[in-house]
Amino acid sequence: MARAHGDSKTKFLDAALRVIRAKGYEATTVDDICEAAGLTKGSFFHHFESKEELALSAADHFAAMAESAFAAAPYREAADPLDRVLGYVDFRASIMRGELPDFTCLLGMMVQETYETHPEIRKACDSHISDHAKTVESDIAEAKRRYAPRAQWDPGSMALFTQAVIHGAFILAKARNGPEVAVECLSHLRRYLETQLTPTQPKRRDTHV
Amino acid sequence: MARAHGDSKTKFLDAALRVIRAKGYEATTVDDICEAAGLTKGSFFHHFESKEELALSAADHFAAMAESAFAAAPYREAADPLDRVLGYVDFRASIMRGELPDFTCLLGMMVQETYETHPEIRKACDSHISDHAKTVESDIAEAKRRYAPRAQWDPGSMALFTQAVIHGAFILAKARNGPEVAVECLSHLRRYLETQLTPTQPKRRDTHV
DNA sequence: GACGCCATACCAACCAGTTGGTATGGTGCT
DNA sequence: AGCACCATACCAACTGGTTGGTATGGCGTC
Repeated sequence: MARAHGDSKTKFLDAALRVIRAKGYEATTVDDICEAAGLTKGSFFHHFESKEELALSAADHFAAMAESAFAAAPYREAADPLDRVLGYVDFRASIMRGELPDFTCLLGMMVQETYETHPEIRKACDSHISDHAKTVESDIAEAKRRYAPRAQWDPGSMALFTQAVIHGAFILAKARNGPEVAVECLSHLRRYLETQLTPTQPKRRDTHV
Repeated sequence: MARAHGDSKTKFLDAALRVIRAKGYEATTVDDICEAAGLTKGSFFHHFESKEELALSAADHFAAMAESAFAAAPYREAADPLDRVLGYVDFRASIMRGELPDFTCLLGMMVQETYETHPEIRKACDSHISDHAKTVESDIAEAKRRYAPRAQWDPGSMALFTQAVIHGAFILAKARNGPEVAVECLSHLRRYLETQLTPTQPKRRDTHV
């Protein structure tokens, strides 16, 4: 715990989040991350035994940051589970601001690049994405029980669908080089969730994003 | 036109499709592509002036292959535009078989990796994705005119949403290392399109995928 | 004075791209 | 027809710079 300056391992991890989300995993060099962290290679390989281990740690770090961000978001306090489901979508849309690397998903990005070449990274991304989907699933399941108990679809499948839309929206945003199209995609997702969770009258609540 | 053997430029492009979809753009080396094509580096740089130019040509090649595949698909012949819209989704689900690199999208993969680092590639992917969305949009617009003229959403936005779902489904499939979850996502997309394009009774046609 | 932390200097492997050359076949002239 | 000429297509070997990773040593703290 010497050298006082706030944990340099965390500096590496924060740097990794920024740089990898901008350039992708393969294109980011260890030197890039060292420079972004303001440290040197010697320090890097003191904390991580390889670039791949950094990727695994960065995935954990990203998932932990995300988890606490969602746990602290205001929509979490809604009593009605449907409000939490729609609040989640609105919240995700609301954070789509500023530069793309600041709000896109490290996990989706890395798994795309590494699913065939780095099985460990693939597994880490998979489990973090699945864990996040599970938290969405529980609200969806509760809302379904209350508002659409006879609907044909499975809450787990619906939760994964929300993640597909979000990751796909990020890809379109990157192609377009701006977040607007992603926000639009989420408004379609919101409409789908509304119609599926209020069986007969899809007018029940406000529709803005 | 010497050396008879069927166009080696095409061999390079076909090899690029396979290899890049498996390993990603940055992780694939020029040597990888040469080996997959059964040719040498000298030949490679005779046909392409750089790795980036190959990426641009590969994007064109991929888009051209896709365009002809969709143009020849049976659903294209349906008279009812809604049948063409749902047929498109079903067709996309039906080709999600075999190895992931064989049916996932080169454009979505490359744009994710290169959107910040290679603007030319980003633009190429963007325009090809947008072109494909346009073809979907025209069927959606026609179906909307016929079945849901008063719906609030815009056909262009809906078409982009279909692409977001598809690209997002590919990411989940890569994370899970299997296409099943992607097929499930498309069944949600199908349901959404059905409900949005048959305003009052969403029972009108069969729902299987 | 030992240990955690970090920097400098370094290396072998690998990468995109180059070089200098050979094989092939078409074209135009005689 | 035969031949000189030349563009296209291809190849094996090489190059200069970069990459992930290492070796070593200094500095501060207990």
